[in-house]
Amino acid sequence: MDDTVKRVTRRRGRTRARLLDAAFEVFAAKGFGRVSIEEVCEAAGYSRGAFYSNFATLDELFFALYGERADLIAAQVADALAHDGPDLDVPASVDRVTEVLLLDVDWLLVKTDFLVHATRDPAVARALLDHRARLREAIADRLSRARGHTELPAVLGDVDGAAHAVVAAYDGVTTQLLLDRDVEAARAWLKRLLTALLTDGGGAPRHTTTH
Amino acid sequence: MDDTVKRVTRRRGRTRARLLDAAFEVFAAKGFGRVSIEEVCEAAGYSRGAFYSNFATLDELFFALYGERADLIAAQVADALAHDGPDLDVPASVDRVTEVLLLDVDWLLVKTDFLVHATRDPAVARALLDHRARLREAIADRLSRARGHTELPAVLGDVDGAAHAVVAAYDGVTTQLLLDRDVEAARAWLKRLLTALLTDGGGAPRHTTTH
DNA sequence: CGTATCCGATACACCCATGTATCGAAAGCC
DNA sequence: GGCTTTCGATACATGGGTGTATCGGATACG
Repeated sequence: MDDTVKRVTRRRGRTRARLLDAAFEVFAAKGFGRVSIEEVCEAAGYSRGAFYSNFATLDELFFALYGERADLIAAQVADALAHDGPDLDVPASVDRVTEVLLLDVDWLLVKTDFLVHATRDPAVARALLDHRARLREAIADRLSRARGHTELPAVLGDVDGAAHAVVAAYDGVTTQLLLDRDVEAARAWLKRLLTALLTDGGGAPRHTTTH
Repeated sequence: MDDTVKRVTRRRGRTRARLLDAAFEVFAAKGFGRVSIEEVCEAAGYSRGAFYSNFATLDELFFALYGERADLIAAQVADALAHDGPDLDVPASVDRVTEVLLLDVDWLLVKTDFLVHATRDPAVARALLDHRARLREAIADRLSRARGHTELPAVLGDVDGAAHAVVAAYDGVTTQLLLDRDVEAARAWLKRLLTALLTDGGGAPRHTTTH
């Protein structure tokens, strides 16, 4: 049917990938709002002709870039949650998901730029919401396997609500991380928040005043 | 001593304020990264001469704008937390602070732009961290008055840790709010998260599996 | 009310990014 | 290996934002 398929695709694919990689670095370093098409091309070692042959606008490139990396992250998270036993061990799962979610600060920088971008473009917002929905799904899936083993605080509602809370904690910790750039502290905080939210007391004795 | 004080300051103050107000609107609508000096001036009803007479760069205006509004918000929060009785009623405080924190979506938009801006400029980051510290302080102050009345989950550590968690929940809910623009849903979620974090069970019966 | 100072508007020159059109070269297909 | 198609580099035209210098009118002060 479609005889108009492109003949040359190998070189094109390489340059496209290189442009995306270069864009990621430049976006992380300077921020999407302060990056020009030329800068991306220069970082990738190409001329603007290559860019316009692959993308119509910087926004389009950013969109593609985010989609690619977001898929990767989603897969990593799902993988991290799938690779433990059939029964849920909350602290272990929390540890594992924390490692994956707070792995690369550059990604968080780019992701936040994308969030800002999404607040002004409904189509972009939908893509971001989709990504978040996939994340929540993976988490909810994992949590649902815990029913019968662990209790969830009632305020959060059902399993889906708990997944929502997990993502919110992730977002909250990310904000602070972007400002102080302390990945380890962020991981520790995320663990604390998640155990506080999911285990309804953290399994530790309550903190009471001493006077 | 300082005889070089300006003689004319009334008109200047007005135009400066108008420029800041106009910038707030334009930033909220289009995003800091996509706004030019000319646009701000046009929105304010001034020419570029007025701008360069008051600010050296758009960054400088943004910095001043944020500082002004952040002070306002901090005062509102402190006020909201101070105006109830000497004893802490957690749900009531949560309600009140939720109202104040999620009042104006435009402010959240601008604040997020400022966050992105801060991730690339250490001086800006310091200003934002300062604002956050003030917020946490007000919250910790309020929480410390609750000691002896309410217990806090141990995972969060001391009162300061709890304040940290409150801010994280706020940030997390904000992210979702920016995407779906549903203020009421965001308020509900923030309340749920805060009660889950602060009251260690939410005062409601636990959610247990039914099979 | 006169005057000195300040403020903001206008005009100018400059730079930089964008987008397009063209062309040589690389890559795939036979 | 020759031929066709595609890809990306170069050159050009354009627009738009920036920053500065200058000038007229507004404002405060005596």
